[in-house]
Amino acid sequence: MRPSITADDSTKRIIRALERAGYQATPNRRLVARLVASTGGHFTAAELLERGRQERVNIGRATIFRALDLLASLRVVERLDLPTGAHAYVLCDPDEHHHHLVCSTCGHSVDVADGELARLVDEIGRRAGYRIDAHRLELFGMCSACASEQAAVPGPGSPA
Amino acid sequence: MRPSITADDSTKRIIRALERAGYQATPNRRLVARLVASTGGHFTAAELLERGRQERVNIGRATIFRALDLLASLRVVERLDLPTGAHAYVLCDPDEHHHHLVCSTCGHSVDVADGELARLVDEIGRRAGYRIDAHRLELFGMCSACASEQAAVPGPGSPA
DNA sequence: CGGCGGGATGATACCAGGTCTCATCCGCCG
DNA sequence: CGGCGGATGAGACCTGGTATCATCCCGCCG
Ligand SMILES: [Zn+2]
Ligand SMILES: [Zn+2]
Ligand SMILES: [Zn+2]
Ligand SMILES: [Zn+2]
Repeated sequence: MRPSITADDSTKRIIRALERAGYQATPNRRLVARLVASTGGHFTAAELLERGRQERVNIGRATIFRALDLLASLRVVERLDLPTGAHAYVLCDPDEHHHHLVCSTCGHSVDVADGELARLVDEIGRRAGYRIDAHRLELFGMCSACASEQAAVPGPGSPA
Repeated sequence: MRPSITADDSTKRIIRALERAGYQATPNRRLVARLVASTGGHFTAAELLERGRQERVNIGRATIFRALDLLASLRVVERLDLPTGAHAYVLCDPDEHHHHLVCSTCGHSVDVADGELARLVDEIGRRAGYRIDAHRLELFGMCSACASEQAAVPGPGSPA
């Protein structure tokens, strides 16, 4: 198995990224880092705010958004658009271009290497005569945990 | 060259799609169909509303959203998330799964066949142990027209 | 022709996500 | 200690979208 990155590691990584970029690692930002790192999947700004307020009542909504913007600009988190149209954020690795596969049921998300996609994108651009600057790929589905759970407890209506 | 689909064709196609699905092709919806068909790329609901009001002053905002929802449910238009985070809609072909390549400069958009992506997505799902239900790929760049225009009129600052 | 019922519409209130403003605050430096 | 720029919180504001509701329109039936 992989070295299994803990939430603590992630928190530190986020804080280091802040400092490396010359931003203050203020208590609020540390809090956000901790909160972000402790979710295994995506989260919304509102969720983060609510969780944040459990620890620090006076944290402002704007502060959350500012921290999230900052982290997004450092590529430590990324904004995703859920199929529902809602916006969410997800922790991710700033060092390598990749995409996200998220479970629509439990929200967990795994990073997916770009792999062959780069080639594909390139070819598409060439064929269409576009210079492609950016692409976004998002994958939605159900993780194995949720799938087996669903199989074990079939909701009303499935087996007549 | 391809038979070059006109805006008029698209308008009719949209209206036929409405009728086939059992919805009334009311004057408002026809108007929306015409507006949608007459853009070569993406557009926002607000733009559509503004253009609509030039022809029919009293058309309501909700009507535009309702029409757009309807067309989206028929897969005649699709919602896109621009890299800026803004939402836009784009006319598209309901008959075949595909993606969009949009020019960030002029907004024009071309359909891109899924092609090898399906295989790739499948493989990703298998490897991660997810059942993948949906995926979204969006490509952003600059079309050849905008690129040559930019080359002809270099903005201040480019060539020192 | 007159009445009916359901879908479509417009006005408007409302909501959520996100941004802006501004006065205050804080941490760091000298 | 004093000063300064960045960080913060409160709250107004903006925007995309939804919900509500009374009205309207259209096709249909008697
Ligand atoms: Zn899951
Ligand atoms: Zn990629
Ligand atoms: Zn262009
Ligand atoms: Zn596809």
